[in-house]
Amino acid sequence: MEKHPRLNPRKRPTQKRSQATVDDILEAAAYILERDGWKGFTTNAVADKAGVNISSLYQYFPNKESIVLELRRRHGERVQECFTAPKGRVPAGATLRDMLHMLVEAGVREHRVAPALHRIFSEEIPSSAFDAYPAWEAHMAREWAHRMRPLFRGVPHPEMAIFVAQTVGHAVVHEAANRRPELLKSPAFIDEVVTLLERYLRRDASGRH
Amino acid sequence: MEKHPRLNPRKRPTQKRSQATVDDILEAAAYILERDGWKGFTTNAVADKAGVNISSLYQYFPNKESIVLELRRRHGERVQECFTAPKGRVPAGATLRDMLHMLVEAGVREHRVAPALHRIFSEEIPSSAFDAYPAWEAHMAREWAHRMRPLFRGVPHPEMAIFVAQTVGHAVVHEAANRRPELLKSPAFIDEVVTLLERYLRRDASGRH
Amino acid sequence: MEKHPRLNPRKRPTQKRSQATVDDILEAAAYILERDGWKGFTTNAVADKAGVNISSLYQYFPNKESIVLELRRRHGERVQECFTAPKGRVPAGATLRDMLHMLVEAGVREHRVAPALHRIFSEEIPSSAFDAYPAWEAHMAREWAHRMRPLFRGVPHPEMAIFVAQTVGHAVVHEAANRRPELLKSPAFIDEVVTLLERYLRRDASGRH
Amino acid sequence: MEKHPRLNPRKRPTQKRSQATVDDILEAAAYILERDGWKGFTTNAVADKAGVNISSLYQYFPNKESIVLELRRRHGERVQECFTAPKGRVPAGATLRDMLHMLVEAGVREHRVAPALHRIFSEEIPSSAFDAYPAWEAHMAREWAHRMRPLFRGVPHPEMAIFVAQTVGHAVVHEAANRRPELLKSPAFIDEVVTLLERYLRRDASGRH
DNA sequence: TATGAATGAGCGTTCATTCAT
DNA sequence: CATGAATGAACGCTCATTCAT
Repeated sequence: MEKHPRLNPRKRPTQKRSQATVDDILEAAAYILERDGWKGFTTNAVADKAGVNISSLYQYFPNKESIVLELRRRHGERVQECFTAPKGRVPAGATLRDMLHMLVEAGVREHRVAPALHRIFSEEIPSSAFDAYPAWEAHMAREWAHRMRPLFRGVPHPEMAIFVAQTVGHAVVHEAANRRPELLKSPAFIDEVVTLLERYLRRDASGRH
Repeated sequence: MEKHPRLNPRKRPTQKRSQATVDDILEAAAYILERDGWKGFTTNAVADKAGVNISSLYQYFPNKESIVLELRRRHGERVQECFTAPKGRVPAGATLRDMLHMLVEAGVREHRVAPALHRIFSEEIPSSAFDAYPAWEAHMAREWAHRMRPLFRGVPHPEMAIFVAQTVGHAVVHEAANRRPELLKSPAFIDEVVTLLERYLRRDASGRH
Repeated sequence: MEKHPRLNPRKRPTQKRSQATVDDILEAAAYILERDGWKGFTTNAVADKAGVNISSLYQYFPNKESIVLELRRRHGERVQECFTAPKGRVPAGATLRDMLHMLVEAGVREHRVAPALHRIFSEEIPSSAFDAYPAWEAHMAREWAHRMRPLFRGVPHPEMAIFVAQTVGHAVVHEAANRRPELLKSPAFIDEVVTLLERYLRRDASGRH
Repeated sequence: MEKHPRLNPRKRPTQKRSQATVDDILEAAAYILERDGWKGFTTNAVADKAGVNISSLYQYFPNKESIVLELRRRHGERVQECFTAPKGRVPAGATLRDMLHMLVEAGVREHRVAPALHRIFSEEIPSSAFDAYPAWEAHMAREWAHRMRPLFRGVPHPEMAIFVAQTVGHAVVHEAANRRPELLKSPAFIDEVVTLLERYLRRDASGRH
């Protein structure tokens, strides 16, 4: 926060043309990251690919990192919709399994949005490249946890269980997306993940429900 | 094979002094990666920190990547011991829970070996920096899967379950190590993870065991 | 004349608003030069500080140098007044000392006009940035020299003496302004400088007068 | 001192070859500064002119400014000799005029050492480019002042007179060197300057001596 | 006329790697 | 063998200036 002069975009583009320029830059940035990795992600390469002058790039982004950050922010917004959309639709008498199903499906949808971007953010970019992480994920996670907790059964350490469940849910969908993309399309896979979590969070009964 | 000129150490150091030099370089490499991240990981920095001349470094490593690769290889060896050691001791009538317990504990031990290195390999180094991953993990995983599979109960898609269980087990320990290190010391945590996996892989009974 | 495309203001602003814009630009230019030095003196910074669009700046000034040149010209005008004003008032029977006094006081006043600007022009701006120096100083100097020369006594090389006296007078006031600003307020200082010059230009008598 | 990472040379060249490289760089730097001014003084231009790789330049100098600083330091050393050499030879019964003569001649010699460098340091390089000025000049000036002061006659404010005399002596030689180089060769000029100072510092007598 | 957007040329600096002693 | 010296190829970023509405 101190070392990096700025991470936010430098200039809010007001006209249509500059909006398009910024979009072009971000699109090119995603393309380059995907194709050449973090190593090939140079501002000149991005500008070239975007078809804009390098100076134009720097009129909207104060430095290299801020480009990725904006990319991540935009991606985050689209991702968030996957989770906020179904939340409103949670019916009154929803069971834990219902809610888990919703969440896992949301996670799968999330990874379908832009799988390449997802891989980039999670595996390609060294975490040290960014100090400031926005915490929108944490906020959302807390909300869901709050809703589901009363439905736990026989869980000795609910706090720990929430950490475990969240980590597990996120990781298994993420790994499937990256290593076994075909799984994401299979309803059986979603069912398996839901079962994993349900049986972990409801230890009173053995069968379903 | 074409793109990467060489990744193996250039010269197998046979003499003691050379051995020590290589060790110094690797130690320095780990230190630099930990302190300055991938971005600060320059061959000159490593050589300086190791107290060896940059040209000497290039006598033992053909390029920058090969240093990290060797670091990873050595780390892998130590990690593997965590898993191979207990395997020999699996008693004849071991239950699934016993085996899961062994594995999870091994995973925890693994992360205690060199947590900093672990974080570096999983988060700091862009995956694109290395194409060639040795498959020792996969081999070990298959072996354990083969042992535990007969003990599954009520699992409709065993192959998928193995993928899920492995992914989940690995991820939860890893995340705990990186974000909640205190959890690794708690037996309750290990128990929770074991329970998570056991209830997933044995769906006939509800309670413990 | 070939190398420097243009140095004069591009457009003589006739309307009031244009006049104000030009003034704003010059004021901002002085501010930036003072605060950030020649290195920070960029056309964009000046335009920003002046609150005018960069393109507007280029409507009134053909290039960066011309801004400084105009600043210098305006400063020169104000400075000149310090010297032209008293000239008219030189009484008929004025002694050399009287005239030297007038000049030194004028020099001191000159440095009080805008000391910051003075420092900028003499120390901050590389002399190579401007080849074309207007010669108003030389003209004025010649005039004064012509008046005082008949009052010299015992000066073997009057031409050389004029060069020495002018250089010395200018330098000592200038240095005082930049390094010992408090001196400029002291009448004793002015007296000392006058004495220095008088005793140099009138070598017949030892005491004052 | 805080803003500039370093101003001192980066690496003390130990071998002959690198010594020569450093000398080449400094020589080229002087040449470029002289020919193209501060504006044309780019590290690439210096390296090119010196016939060394730009990276070699940065192996010995941490940044652009440090090159000029080292140039100035070396120049300062040679200049200092002009003043320290005669000091030892001041005879016991030396008059003020003798000492002034020595000093002015030293100043003239100083400007003959490398007049181009002198002009560069005093006029071409913006003062803001360097924060830290070594104070060797001040030290030497104090020493001489201490020697000459007892010989003052009729000087009402000796401290002020020292400031005036030093400023004046320095400036007139400097200006002569830059604007009327032919003067430096004329013994009459030196005599004039000495007379200027002597009559200022000894106000008891009118004639010479 | 004034403004937002754009740009070419280039600058300071780094770094993986090799040469020469 | 080990070391100091050297280097080519970029890279991130800036700035004076112009274009297009």
